[in-house]
Amino acid sequence: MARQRQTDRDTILAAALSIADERGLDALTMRAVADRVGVTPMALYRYVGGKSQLLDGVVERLLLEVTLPAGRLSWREQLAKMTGSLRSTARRHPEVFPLLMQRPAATEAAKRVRDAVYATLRSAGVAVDEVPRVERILSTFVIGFAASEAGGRFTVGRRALDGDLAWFGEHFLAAIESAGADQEESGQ
Amino acid sequence: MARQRQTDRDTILAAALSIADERGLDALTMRAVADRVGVTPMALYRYVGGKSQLLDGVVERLLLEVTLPAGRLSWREQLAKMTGSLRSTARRHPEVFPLLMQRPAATEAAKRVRDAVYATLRSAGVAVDEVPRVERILSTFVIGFAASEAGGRFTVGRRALDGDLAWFGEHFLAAIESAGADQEESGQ
DNA sequence: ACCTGAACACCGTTCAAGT
DNA sequence: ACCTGAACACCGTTCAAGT
Repeated sequence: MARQRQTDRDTILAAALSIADERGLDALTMRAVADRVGVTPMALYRYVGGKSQLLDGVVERLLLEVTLPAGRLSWREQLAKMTGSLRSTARRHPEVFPLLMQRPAATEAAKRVRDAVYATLRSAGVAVDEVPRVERILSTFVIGFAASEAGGRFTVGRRALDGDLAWFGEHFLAAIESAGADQEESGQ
Repeated sequence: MARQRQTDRDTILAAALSIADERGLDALTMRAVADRVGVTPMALYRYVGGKSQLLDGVVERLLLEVTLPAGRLSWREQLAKMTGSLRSTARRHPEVFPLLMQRPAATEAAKRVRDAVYATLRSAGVAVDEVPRVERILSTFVIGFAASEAGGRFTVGRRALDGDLAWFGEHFLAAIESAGADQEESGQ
């Protein structure tokens, strides 16, 4: 039944993710995953459709690792927590994380994170019809930043990058706030 | 002599780039490149070190396609032009462009673009020791944005994305300006 | 329903051999 | 100096066959 298959699918994706973490993205092959699960490569095709869907599933798992902050925190704290969680996910899975930037943000797990950001932006006072735009800009930067850091694109150390994030946060939050203020004015 | 080899290397990289453009990144194989150049796969190894260095070279070529704006334009126009050029490069080479985000920004061609951004930021009044930081943030966003657009990560159309860039530009330039203003104050 | 063996059409890369 | 043939150790995927 579906339950059993789902479990097997999870096992397969977990194996795939840890192979990529341990031996790199190039080592993530159908055959290696099958080996780790203790099965023939061809047996995987029933659970994941093929190599590219396997990668989709792995990315999905990555997004599920992102912790969503409690709603009672201030919106500034919420955004900071989500950024931090995404960044640490990138550090835990530097090989796979960049794939996040190359695949459509249309999956269920992507929606989960996006909706959380939407809610936070709303509570920051951003106008409803501005929310998707601000989210796209924010996620593009944060994911890009985390991927760059984890992938070694930057040539500076972690302290400098902490400062980058602080600089961005300071100015971006100001932008959000002014967008929120505009809304207050015209809204009531 | 070196001249001849350089030309051959360029021919190889050009062939590689157009294969990726036409048939996708997966179709970019040593064998396919060799075929197009009219040679055996093993002959490529003298000019490009191997597959991963071939990809490095292709990324290098990509960066050389980015047009750097004339210095007499205003810094706002310069940044807008560079962003536009990067975005159109991404559209011309959507398969290869995302690699830009995964490889170190330490090559000669990367330096060429970065130095241009440095100069523009300087002329915008950004403090010398803030320049690398602002450049990292800016390039992370712009490259990430262009890669997301070209790779189909966004689910909205081009008009909305034009608006995104305008929104980011408006607020980011304001941030740069305020950083510049801080500098003026304390500087003289 | 689930897994396998055997096979197909590919890969990147090494190395000795040719010119 | 430059290129090739042959070979090695891999890939993803299909399909008929087994249980």
